[in-house]
Amino acid sequence: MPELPEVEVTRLSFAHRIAGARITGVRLGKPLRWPLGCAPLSLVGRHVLGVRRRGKYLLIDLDQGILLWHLGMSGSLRFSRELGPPEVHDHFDLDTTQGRLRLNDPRRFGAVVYAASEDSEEAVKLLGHLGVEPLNGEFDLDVFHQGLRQRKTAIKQVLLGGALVVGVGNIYASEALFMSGIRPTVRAHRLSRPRAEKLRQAIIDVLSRAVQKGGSTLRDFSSADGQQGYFQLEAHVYDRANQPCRVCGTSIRRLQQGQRSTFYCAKCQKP
DNA sequence: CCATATACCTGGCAGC
DNA sequence: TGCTGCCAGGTATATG
Repeated sequence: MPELPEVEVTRLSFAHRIAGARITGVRLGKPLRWPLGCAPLSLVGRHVLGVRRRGKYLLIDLDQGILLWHLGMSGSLRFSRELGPPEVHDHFDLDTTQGRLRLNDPRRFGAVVYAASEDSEEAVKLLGHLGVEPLNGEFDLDVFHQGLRQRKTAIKQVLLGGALVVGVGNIYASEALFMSGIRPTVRAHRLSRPRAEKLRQAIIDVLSRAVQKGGSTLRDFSSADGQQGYFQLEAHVYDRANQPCRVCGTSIRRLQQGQRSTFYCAKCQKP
């Protein structure tokens, strides 16, 4: 579920409400992808300074240390004073003086990891290799194009890899490639500078637009205040196999790349 | 260094 | 109904 827009929408939906809170308790459910990395009780008494995002990770800054949250494929957060007893897929509760932050994650590919600082070994292992943020002005064409020139893999796979630019997952990779008129199978190093610029702009546009629309709710995503997303209603290609292209009417195709589905329009997107 | 496959886990759905 | 197989928003890790 959660790509950059869903993670950012989640952040925006509770960051201001949890800032300043004091942690009063922690509850662990079934194991997540990684262990927490500290004694749960040791978090009690610490204060939440704020919530940032790096790629698809949420960083909850504490007065001592950081909590890294990842939503995996099926995770979502809820923040409220009203949350009752945990249900089957509620696997982490952070209780604070301003409400309870709860991770619901049926597939448990998500995680909550404590790191002493952003420079700590645990944090660097998860964040250290990530590419640039697409939405904060750091996404430079020259650097992007140079990076593309060094990869012979299909452009779709390069985008998913996150080493050049973060936050683009399976939905938005297909959408950005549609918007820039690039076939997902084109090998990255063959993209001209003008095409790289079209792609860069499409990534920025599609991710920004998706944040505005509250993300994509394909099955169960909602932000921390329970709001659903609506971007999926304006998707041009994702999950639209055999349906007509919204621009030219050609039947949208689906193919497999690296064990993931890709969708594209063979007429609008050039090799 | 790059490229590809694998693993993790649960639930929904189509087809029989 | 109930079973089976396939599919699903991610990414660290192992292997070539």
